[in-house]
Amino acid sequence: MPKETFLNLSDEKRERFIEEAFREFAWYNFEAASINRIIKNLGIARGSVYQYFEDKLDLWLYLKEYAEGQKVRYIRSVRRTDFASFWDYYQALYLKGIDFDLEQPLCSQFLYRVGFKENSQEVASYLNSWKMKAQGMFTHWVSEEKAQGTFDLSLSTEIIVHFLITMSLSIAELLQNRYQVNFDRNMQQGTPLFGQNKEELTQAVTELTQLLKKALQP
Amino acid sequence: MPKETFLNLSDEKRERFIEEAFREFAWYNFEAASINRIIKNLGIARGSVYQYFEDKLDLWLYLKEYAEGQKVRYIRSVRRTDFASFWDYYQALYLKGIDFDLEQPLCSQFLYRVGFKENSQEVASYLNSWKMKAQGMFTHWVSEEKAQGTFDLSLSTEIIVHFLITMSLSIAELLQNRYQVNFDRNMQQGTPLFGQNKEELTQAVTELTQLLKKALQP
DNA sequence: CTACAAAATGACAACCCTGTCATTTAAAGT
DNA sequence: ACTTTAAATGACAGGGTTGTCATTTTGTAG
Repeated sequence: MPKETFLNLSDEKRERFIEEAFREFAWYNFEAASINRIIKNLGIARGSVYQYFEDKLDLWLYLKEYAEGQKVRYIRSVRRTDFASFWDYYQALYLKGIDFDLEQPLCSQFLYRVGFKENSQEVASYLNSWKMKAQGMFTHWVSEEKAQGTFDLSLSTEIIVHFLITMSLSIAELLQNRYQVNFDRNMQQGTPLFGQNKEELTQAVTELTQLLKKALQP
Repeated sequence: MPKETFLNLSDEKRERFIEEAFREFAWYNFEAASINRIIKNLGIARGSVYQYFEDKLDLWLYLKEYAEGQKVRYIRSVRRTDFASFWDYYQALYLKGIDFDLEQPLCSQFLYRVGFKENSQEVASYLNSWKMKAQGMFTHWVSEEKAQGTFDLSLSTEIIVHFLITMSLSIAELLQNRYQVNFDRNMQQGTPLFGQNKEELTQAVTELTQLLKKALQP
């Protein structure tokens, strides 16, 4: 939790701080991320950071919660009841994810790192419970859809969940390989992680959804 | 490339060094891995390492090539011509991968990290060309199999390749989540990454192969 | 037993990092 | 204008890292 000092900051200062912190923690994992680089980019003193947050972990946890909140806002706006089939819904969720990346690239980049690349000892326990939670949500979701006849009942819920999660995460890799999206460049420049060619992205998402459908439906 | 001094070492010494280096680089990514820890575990002097290798990167590259060579030896022993269908072949490849992990856990763990979690700037270029090479091999492979009628021709080669690679890599995650395989514990203890319950692993591989087949075949 | 070559050593420089804290500066309330 | 509270500062301690190199130890060959 941030200290009061941080919350008392002017919006401008606070947002600038968050942005620069995201830039650092999106580009380096927890261990490698450097408070020194953040303060150099911000042009503030080292001590300030420790007047805002307890320590590096406290800052990271704040950023994680902040980013999660932002993402949830996007995802929440897609409602299952608005779609006739699960697959349409799933596709819409994906596309919202791309919107999120376009509009909040640094947040998106940070979450990508946390979900994919992070493996520092110091944050391992938080990461683990995060993943467990996601797993639980997916499991609940799949169970409900199974009752609706969305999935082949001969497939175990576990493997469907694994499949869905894996594929969700892998879209990033697909875009890198197929459309030569340069994540690293986009990250350094702070441009959207997935680049700007939304039509192509939509096409990729459609193709992937079709594949999932073919694999998982009865 | 290791220096002559390293190659002149007695087999026993050299192998002990490799083992301890694998343990370190399997547990930490390039940046976080510490030469200090390696020498402490080996009980040798810091200077020795630099009489064996140019620097940390040189050591990492050696380990990577060594590990790759070991894995290739396993994979090579599975021959396409020995299987009637691609899917049987693919499954056999998977199972060989599990053997590799059982028999050479540290190697396997190191490769898992390199393929999955590594993202240090210093090794980025090597990682990239590694992935490009793998991509190329898979593409060639899929093209040939397409001619044999293995895959649904309406699916692009790129997406099939993406699918196969992603699923290959994801088996590790599946085992962690489904069978409570504790990679971290196995890594620390140097026991096989996937644990010892081969029957269950075989079952998981079968399930996954079936799913791939359903998704990709005509 | 000696002489030479190869290998091992560990103190060291140079550079990172994080978190602390007494002090200074700025802001706000009276 | 004066006092009190809040925020910013940067030198510092204590720890980590890599790579160097002159020196010592070990091994080998004559």
